[in-house]
Amino acid sequence: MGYTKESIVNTAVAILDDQGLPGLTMRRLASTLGVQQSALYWHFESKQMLLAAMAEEILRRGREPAGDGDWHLVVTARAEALRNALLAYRDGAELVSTVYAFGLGADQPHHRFADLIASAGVAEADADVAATVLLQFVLGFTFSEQQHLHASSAGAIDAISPPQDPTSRPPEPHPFHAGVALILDGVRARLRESIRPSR
Amino acid sequence: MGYTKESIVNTAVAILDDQGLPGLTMRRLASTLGVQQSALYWHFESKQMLLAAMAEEILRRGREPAGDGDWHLVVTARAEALRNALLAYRDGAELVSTVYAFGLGADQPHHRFADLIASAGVAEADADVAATVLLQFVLGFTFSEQQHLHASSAGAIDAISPPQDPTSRPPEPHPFHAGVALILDGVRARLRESIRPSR
DNA sequence: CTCTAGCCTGAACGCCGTTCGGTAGAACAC
DNA sequence: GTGTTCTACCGAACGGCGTTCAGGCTAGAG
Repeated sequence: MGYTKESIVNTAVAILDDQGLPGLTMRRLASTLGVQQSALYWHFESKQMLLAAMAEEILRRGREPAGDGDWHLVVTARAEALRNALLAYRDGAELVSTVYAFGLGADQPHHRFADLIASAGVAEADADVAATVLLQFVLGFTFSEQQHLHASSAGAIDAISPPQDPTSRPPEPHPFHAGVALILDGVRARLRESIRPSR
Repeated sequence: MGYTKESIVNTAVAILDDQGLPGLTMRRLASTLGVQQSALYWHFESKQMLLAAMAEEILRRGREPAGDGDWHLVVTARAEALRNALLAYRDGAELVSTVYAFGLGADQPHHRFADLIASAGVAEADADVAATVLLQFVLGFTFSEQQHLHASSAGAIDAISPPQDPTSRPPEPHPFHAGVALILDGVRARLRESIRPSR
């Protein structure tokens, strides 16, 4: 008995985290495991499949139990949890959004969002659209964020914001929250529409 | 006098359109131009820079003059125009969204959206967030759309939808429009807030 | 004791982006 | 009209990549 799919994925995620996505090559993964490259192809059909499994694993690790409260609070918390999951590993957002965009997996977040919004009383088709909007925003925003974050080679995930000019206004919300809030305002409009079920 | 940057980009876009992004290699581009690969590096510092120029070119070709009418109609038209621009070339959405995500360019759409929304009466910071949401949706949605479109190897951009069960309801709006509409409903909420200028 | 299935080795194959010394020819200086 | 400089390219390589494939070793089943 040799390596399992899971142990390979774990090692791959570790390499991803400190070498970045371009540094994650089949050769490096194999030599880290102490194995020939060709051995990897016994466990995974291709690198793409490995990447898909990695995306799934990163999402799995970041999963949090659904909270309770008003639906928009729950959705907001879920969006934030997803963002944190993506930020937890170097190039995590790029990996997950690529896997998702190519239809290779990582679609649980979409379904979670859609179910949540639907159960708030939005028609199913609208909920699906809303979930798409929300997910694309989270993925795209976090991707860009992580890109710049690594460009400036910062270390911590949630760096303390620099000492802010204390003359001014109340704690301006993070653009991420503002984006989620804007989308949820749009969802609220759909909610009102379907209060009296027209069909 | 040999090739210009523009003529190279034009050829590259043509190759992209019928070979796809993975098929666009420096070797193929060079041999199509009847030139050694190394010659390309006199014109472009790297392939990334070439891709950035291509993204810009694709956006430029798809540009349409701003229409008039209510702001949300103008924004909707712009979003649709952007989507069409991306769909006009194979893997166009992937190319543009990648270039944009890596901060290599293709950021005019963002600024256009932001300006438009701001001039509708939304505070600048909110307009910027709304533009981000909108742009990420258009890019992500179109990327996925184009992926599946090519997976089923359809030819035409706007394929006639298959003969739809005629028993049913009014022309259900395309999910893309529904997404844009949802976002603009969110923007409308911001608009109401700033009707009485608080600062 | 043999057979088979699971897991891995070793060596290649055909690509890829990029680099670097060299060079024909036009443009320009004197 | 000779010398120099700059533009635009050639030719050949370098190191790396994902992937393939025939073969071999080991452990458990019959």
